[in-house]
Amino acid sequence: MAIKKKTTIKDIANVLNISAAAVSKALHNDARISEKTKKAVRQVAENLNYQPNHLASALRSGKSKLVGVIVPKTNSNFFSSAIHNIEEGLDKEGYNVIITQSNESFKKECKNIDTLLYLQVDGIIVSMANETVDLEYLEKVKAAGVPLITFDRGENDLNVDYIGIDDYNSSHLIVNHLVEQGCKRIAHIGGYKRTRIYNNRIRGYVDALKKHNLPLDEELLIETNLTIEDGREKMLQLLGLKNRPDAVYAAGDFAALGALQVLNEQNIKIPEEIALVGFGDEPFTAMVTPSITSVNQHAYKIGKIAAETFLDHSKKPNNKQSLNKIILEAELVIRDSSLKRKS
Amino acid sequence: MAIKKKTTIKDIANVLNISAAAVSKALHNDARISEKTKKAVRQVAENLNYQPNHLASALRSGKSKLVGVIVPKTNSNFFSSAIHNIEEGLDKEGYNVIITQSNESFKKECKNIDTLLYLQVDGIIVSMANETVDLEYLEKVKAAGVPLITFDRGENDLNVDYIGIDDYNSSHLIVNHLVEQGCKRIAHIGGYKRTRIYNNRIRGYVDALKKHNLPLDEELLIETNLTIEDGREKMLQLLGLKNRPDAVYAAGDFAALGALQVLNEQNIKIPEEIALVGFGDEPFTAMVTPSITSVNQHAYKIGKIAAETFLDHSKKPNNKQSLNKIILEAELVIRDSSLKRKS
DNA sequence: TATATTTGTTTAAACGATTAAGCAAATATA
DNA sequence: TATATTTGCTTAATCGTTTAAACAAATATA
Repeated sequence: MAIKKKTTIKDIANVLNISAAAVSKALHNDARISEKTKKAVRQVAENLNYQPNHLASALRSGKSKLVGVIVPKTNSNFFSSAIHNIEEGLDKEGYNVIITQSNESFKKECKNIDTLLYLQVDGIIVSMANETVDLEYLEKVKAAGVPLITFDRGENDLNVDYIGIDDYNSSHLIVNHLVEQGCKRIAHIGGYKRTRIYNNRIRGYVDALKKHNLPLDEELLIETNLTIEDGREKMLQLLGLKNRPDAVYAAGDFAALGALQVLNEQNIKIPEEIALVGFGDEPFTAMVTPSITSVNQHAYKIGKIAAETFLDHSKKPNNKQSLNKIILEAELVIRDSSLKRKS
Repeated sequence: MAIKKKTTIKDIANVLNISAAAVSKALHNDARISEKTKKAVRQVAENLNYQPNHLASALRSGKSKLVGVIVPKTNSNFFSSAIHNIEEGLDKEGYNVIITQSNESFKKECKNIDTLLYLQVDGIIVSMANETVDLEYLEKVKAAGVPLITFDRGENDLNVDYIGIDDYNSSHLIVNHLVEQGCKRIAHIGGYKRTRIYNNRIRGYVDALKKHNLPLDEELLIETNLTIEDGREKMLQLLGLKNRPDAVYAAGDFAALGALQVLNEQNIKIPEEIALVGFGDEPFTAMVTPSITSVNQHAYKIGKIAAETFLDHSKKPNNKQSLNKIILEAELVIRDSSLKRKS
């Protein structure tokens, strides 16, 4: 069985003895083509198993109908959910979504951007890697005239659309809750300040302490990469203090998990001795013992809005991009790790 | 600032007063172009910030340098790792990887295939959705002359390359281990028989019981979708039996997690009363209490081999695809949920 | 010196679709 | 009936690149 050459518009034209242009128009339901011809074209296209060549049409029309997504990791519930909703939103309008991951590496992120531009995508939706400080590469996207949408991890300086939650206020929700539970020495295992969202969480933490007239102890404020390993390490460090905290707020669920493991190993009662709060509402927060209080970032909503924002751009061509932030309120999901039941 | 039109090889040609063809060849390092010209072309390309138009070259050359990946979910450590290694392997050879997810839906999988074919990918690497029984759509890929590689979830009937672990033998490893721990009534919360890998796990389970002269009790062999919810439900069902099992082997970690939750809630001692084993070695298996014994499927190796297999195909064009299975031995990772320490 | 080969380039035709412009036939309008 | 408009299609250019074929100039071979 020889590999059959792919059917083109020309093949259809030959069968019907009309021009390729007529076929193209028929397939696009052009008003100037008779119903009879359209029907015939569709029939032959079906018979020959015609598949339009996307490359050709994209080349000619200048629109690839491709949208690229760059995330740090697909292996997290937040991003996986966000992607799912981006796909859903763009699907309806005939766009195809290409997913790439940066693995939190600036270099890989740059490579991904090159790849996507090379593929002539019509837009890029990105959540930046932790490492990314230099915005030159993302500027390249703007310079290429490709709409750029950021979510979760963005930068004001880029002056593009951003969709995320109110990180500053989320810290307030967490600190308020912990104070309500009677905690007085609240530690923060945070991300790095250079990343906007983590900076906001830190600022929120600091200001919330102030609001409750709690002293800010520099020993209790730690910057890390928020991996499980970081969580373990920093928890041990906190336990080593002569004046231990009575609550730990980790800016990421994986770090919270590491902290939880250490606390469990050392038989420290959660939340009685030390209360614990994470961030991100990863499914495992509900699975571990004790379950971890966390912050739901509305991944679904964020993905949906990101898709809509791109579509807005695509509809009014040539419109300049500018800073346009859409901030959602996050939701504190209270679980066992921070809930001291009154008896 | 007007959006600058993209630089093409023609622009470069104009600057240097040579033909576009010469530029194209210079950029491809053609032997017949002088070093001087090459150098000049590269310089001008750099200056004008030239980005090759992928659509045009793919159209002309018939090679898109794109490889599509279809997985049930990116939100699992196994697939996320496999994808990572597929990317790494193909990167080196200049391929770009497009990731799509089926969400275990047959319909979405078909759509993804259409999308990828539409994008003129040079190959498709797929792990099939649980739902997928009808292979017609995947046959379409073969019919289109696009190399098809399957991993983890494949089907013999497709007659294409397959990379996966030895599921049948993995069940033996698990049952052997449980018998060693003194278990005599081992239940199996399995996937559906129609999916090859789950069928193999079931067969392995049945045969391993036979090998150890343990009776096969139909009550203890259950087919499900292996979600957390399924795990919970089936565990409750098993606990309802008048003759409870003393071990549960779940064919997926998420189902094992559901079972674990129920056992913990009912204060049943793991592994003393009921031992538990999962499958897939998801990170959370090490995180929960007690940690869950599981099977490592070598996601990294599988991804790497899948990439290499595709590259083999791409190098010898026009070669027919045939059933070609590469089976890796899985590794049993023993954790607290099944380890009855001898005192 | 005459001929063959190599080198470095150009020309022109593709790849498969879209689309502006053109044109003949059918139909409408005056 | 003569002219204008609409209908239904064709022609040909185009998107940006690749590549077979052609060819002049430089170099090698006899």
